[in-house]
Amino acid sequence: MYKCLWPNCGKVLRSIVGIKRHIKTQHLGDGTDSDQRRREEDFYYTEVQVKEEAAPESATSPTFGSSPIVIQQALAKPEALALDQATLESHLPNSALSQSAPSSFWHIQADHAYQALPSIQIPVSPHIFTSISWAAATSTIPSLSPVRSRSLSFSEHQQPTPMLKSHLIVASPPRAPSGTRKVRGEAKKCRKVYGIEHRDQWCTACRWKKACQRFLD
DNA sequence: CGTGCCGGGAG
DNA sequence: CTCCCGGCACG
Ligand SMILES: [Zn+2]
Repeated sequence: MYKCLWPNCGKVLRSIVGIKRHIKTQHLGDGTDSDQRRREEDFYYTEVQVKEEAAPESATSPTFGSSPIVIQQALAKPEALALDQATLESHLPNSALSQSAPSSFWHIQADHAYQALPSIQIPVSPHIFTSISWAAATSTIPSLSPVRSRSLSFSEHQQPTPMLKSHLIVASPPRAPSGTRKVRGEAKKCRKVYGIEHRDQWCTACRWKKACQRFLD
């Protein structure tokens, strides 16, 4: 159940698309003048479970152990009002600006917690089975730093049969687009977070199979 | 095979 | 403009 939070409107719909459309058409200008805000009309409605749960503030954090319920809060009235954007550690769980956070208290936001591996892997796609297996020719790389991670090192000598094939090493790898291609940003997007069964809770872009704009990389 | 998303399509 | 899908790259 999603309830509209507009001053004098308390409409309750069941689908966000519904409430979103309601807000856009009924309250927001609907095409006509005014408003060019970012896609976020999500800040004008709130989710409710079964009863009334008005008061768009003081979310509080009751049970620290369980409570798997995820509530989408939203702020109302965007008129000229001094809005502080330094609300990160106050009592409000989510900020009130463009990107709408998932409001999950346990949400991980550790950006760039990795990216510290030199990785001496040569830029070659490992799956090339045209005719000759360019892969498996591991001991031909002039590696500069023999990094020894923690595992993945021994027991890599495949083929119980000893040498039998002659030299069939390709001269140059067919490609090396590693870097000029979106290496796939790692971040759980709306799909994985909410699941396909709750598609109407994804961000607009995700629903349209476009680049997610809520959980950007 | 699931996931993210570009390019293309319909209304 | 909003809405959706085919299909491909990547893991
Ligand atoms: Zn998204």
